[in-house]
Formats: sequence, C-alpha cells, structure tokens
Amino acid sequence: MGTVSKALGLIDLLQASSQPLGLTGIARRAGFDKATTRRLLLELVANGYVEQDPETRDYSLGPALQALGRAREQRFPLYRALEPSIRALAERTGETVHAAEYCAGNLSPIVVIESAKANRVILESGLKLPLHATASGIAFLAASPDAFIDQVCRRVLARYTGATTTDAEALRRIVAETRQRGFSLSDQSFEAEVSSVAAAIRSASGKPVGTIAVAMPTSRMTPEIAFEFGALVKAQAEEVSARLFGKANGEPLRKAS
Amino acid sequence: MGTVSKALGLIDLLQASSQPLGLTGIARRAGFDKATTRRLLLELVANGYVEQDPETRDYSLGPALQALGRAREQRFPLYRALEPSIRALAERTGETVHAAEYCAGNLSPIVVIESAKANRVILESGLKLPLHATASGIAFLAASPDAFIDQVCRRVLARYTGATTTDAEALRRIVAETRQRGFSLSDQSFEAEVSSVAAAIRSASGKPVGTIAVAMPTSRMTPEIAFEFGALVKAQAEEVSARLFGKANGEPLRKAS
DNA sequence: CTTACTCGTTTCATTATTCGAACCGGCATT
DNA sequence: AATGCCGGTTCGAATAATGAAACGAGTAAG
Repeated sequence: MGTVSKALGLIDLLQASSQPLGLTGIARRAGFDKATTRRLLLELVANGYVEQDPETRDYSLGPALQALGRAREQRFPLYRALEPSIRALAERTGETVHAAEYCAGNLSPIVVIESAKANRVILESGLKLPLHATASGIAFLAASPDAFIDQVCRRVLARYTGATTTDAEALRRIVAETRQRGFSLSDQSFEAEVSSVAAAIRSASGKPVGTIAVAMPTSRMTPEIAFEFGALVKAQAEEVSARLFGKANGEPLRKAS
Repeated sequence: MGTVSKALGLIDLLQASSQPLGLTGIARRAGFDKATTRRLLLELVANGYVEQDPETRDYSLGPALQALGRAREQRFPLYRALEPSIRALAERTGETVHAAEYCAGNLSPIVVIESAKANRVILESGLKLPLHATASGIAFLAASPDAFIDQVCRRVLARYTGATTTDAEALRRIVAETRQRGFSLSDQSFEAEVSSVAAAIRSASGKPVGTIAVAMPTSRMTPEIAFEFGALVKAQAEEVSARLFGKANGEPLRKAS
C-alpha cells in the first residue's frame, strides 16, 4: 500500500469517529506505528486536511475538506439535484430516505431525510454502505457491468448480521433477481430490524453513480409496501438520472467545456 | 516535501482548475514527472479523492471530498452559522460579502453572497485569499499572535497588483494600524479595481479562525463608506465569534464530548 | 502511406523517503 | 517513589518513490 493511501486512511478513521482522536488511538486503529502515524498526520495538518486542537492535541477533520467539498459540489451539484427528490420521497413514504454516491468501494450517503415517525431508521454520520449487504449496494451492483460484480464477489464479504449474504453465488443470485425486479430489497442484511428498498442512479452511459433508498423498521415492512415503495424509488431514480445527465433537460453537467 | 503533500498538491491543482485536466497537464503544472504524477493520481482515485473520466481520461475532484466536507460541516457547522450573517450583511451593504476560513496558509471562502448590483465583485470558485494582500488576510493577521505574523513576513510576499504590499516592514505597519482600527482595509492590493474591508472571527481563546469581508468596486469606495462598512463587519464578526464559540449562547462546538 | 507529434502507460535501476523499535519527558494514578 | 499511559522524537535499516527511457495508440501533417 502506498504512503498516500495510508494517509488518506487516517482521514477515513477521523470521519468514522464521532469525536476527535489522539495520536495513540489513531495509530492503534490504523495499525501503524506511532511515529509513522504522526508523520502522516503532520503532513495532513500542514495541508489543512486534518486539524489538531492545540490544547487537547487531538486530531479531527480539517477545513480544507469543507472547501474541497464545496468545489466538488459546485462542479457536480449532486446535493442540489437530489435533495428535493429525496425530500419528496420522504414525505410520500413517511420513512427515512437517503441518496448515496459510489466512492472507493462503498456508497457514501449524500442526502438523508429522516422519517418523522418516532420509530425510525437513522443513518449515523460518516457511515458507509457496503455493496453486498445493503439495498443500495445491491441496486448499485445490479446496474453495474458483470466485470464489476465479479470483482466485488471475489472480495471477502463481511458479515454484519445473521442475514448478511456472505456467499458470492448467493449474492449473484440476488443481483440477478434485482435486475429483473428493477429495484432491490434488503431485510436486516446490514442492520438488525431495518428493511430497505433501493434503485440506482445512472449516468448517461448507463453506468451507476449512486442510489436512492427508502429504509424502515422491519416491523413496518410488508410485501405490498415493498412493491409500492420499490416502484417509487425506481421511478424517482430514473427521473433524477434523467435530470442529472441530461436525458430530459439538457445541460450536460459532467464535461463542462 | 513528503509524498503525501505532493499528492494533496495535485488535488489543489484540480480545485484551482476550472475544468478537468489530463495527466500531462497536471504533471506540467505540478512540476512532477509523468510517471510520478500518474502513480499519485491512481492512489487518489482509488480512495475517491479524485475521479477519472473513463472516456477522456481527464481527472477531476472526486466524490470522497463531498462526503468529507459534509462530515466536517456536521461536526463544525461553519456554513450554517455564517450564512445568515453574511446574507444580512450583504443586504445591509448592497455589496458582495464573504466569509473565509483559515486553511494551510491562506483563507478559503466558505460563504459568498454576491452583490445584486450590475457592477459587482465576484469571487472565482476555488480562489484562495493570500494573507498579505487581501483585507481578509490583514484582518486575520491583525488578530494573530506576533509569532505567526513574523512567520508570514519571512515568506516571500507575492505581488498581485501594483498596490500589493511586498515589503515585510510595510506589512507589519499595516497590521499594526489594523489592530488599532479594529477592521482592515484593502485598496486594489489583490485585484485591480476591488476594495474591501474585513474583520476576523475569533475562537474562544482569541485565536482567529476566519474572516468576514465586504468587497466592492473601488469606484464605490469612499472613506465614509469604509468606516461605515468597517464598523459593520467588525460588529458582525464579533457576533458570529460569540455565537460560534459560546461566549453568548453556550454549546461549545469544538470539543464535542 | 509515411512521418512526426502527443498522450497515457509501463519498466526498472537508482535513490530518497518512510519505517519502527527504542527512548524521552510529562502527567495522572497507585 | 513507582507504574502506566500519553504525545512526541531519534536514527539506522528497510522499503517505497522516483524519473529517464521506451512503448503503443491515436492523430495531425507531409
């Protein structure tokens, strides 16, 4: 693994952590030596990607990330394009709805609107959705070329709950079913007591770039609900895809000349 | 310079560029060998910090930045805290108003509200404000400890216009004046035909974290306007500082326990 | 059709950078 | 006073980064 990936891995740790971390804690979690960790952190701090509290000496995410996030959003306004759709879907379904973008092997939530119900699904900040164990991930796989699916199947499929699919062949079967159905279903495969339906957002070339999903407590899930909400996410994902990638209203966002 | 900083420098290049760049262009701008540049870029792509268009092979900012920016904003909601103040100030003054955060030797704009006037100041996306040549920078320096000012003065002070202060002693004098005045002034020291006033946002410990500034075409600037708007940014910066760092309404944002 | 250019990519011997065990001083607890 | 944990530092050994050169594909020019 290259030095750069090690450093970026530290940023990931800081994102995953809900609070600032000390040097020793970061080194332990990352599996690096303290000296190594510190050198990497110093370099990240010098570039503004990480920030160190001068008092507690703990490290946290730095200001450069905010600036870069804004820059990316400006060039490719995913949030602005997705937020209204997600909100509408949340109102329509009454459940927690989220959109995620594919990023380095996982799906990262971009927009999350929580259900207003007392018993609702929440997505922790910084959470990443694994491809093989979430409705979003399955929907993404179903929209991906076979070569990509093969690649994912070759990895070890981590187990999150008793219902997680950890067998490559079973995963392929589920993906095939999803392709036919047009949206994906998950039943407590990532978190206990959570069921979801999802569909992929596709770019102009058909390649998936992200997903839209509705998540609810398993107690509220029924086959009828699954199909009703499934049809909704599918329709919404298609509409968003068209809006983003100009199938309908022009303005190609990707390649600004 | 460490390998990590080299890689992060490439991200900076991509942010500064208004369009995606090819390998050769990036290598030339960064001053690295093509092979080196490519290796760094590949690692950044693998981590989602950079994205490569599979067709044109051009590189641009990646999805991870958006996710990380969101995470940082959630832990330290600068944008949410600043946006209303900046908007109010923009309405009150009728000019372009912006807030910036200190990041790796520069000030990065976080919130920008442009004037509604036809002849107005605009801030290009990805622009970074140098400390020695902008009203924001001077205001930041004036709020910084002397050791930091010394450090900045030791660098070579880049020239942007005929009015840019490039002499360390002159810079110290301007900073001293700003400390007395309570807000900073700039007259075409960074961009021709642009004048600004600014004041620093300070954390609970008094250390500056960012700035608020009003920028207008030099043709609309008068001594009276300068003092009127100067008093406004100063007051607004103080209010924001108090709001962010709990001098007034509690809730210490930095060290979430 | 050939030539000459550019671009992205790969290779590999050289070299500079990174690594990490051991260590230091500070602080809190025992 | 002793112990353990913390952030931070040192320096020889080990490793990963480097970049000149070459390759193949594509393209424009001759």
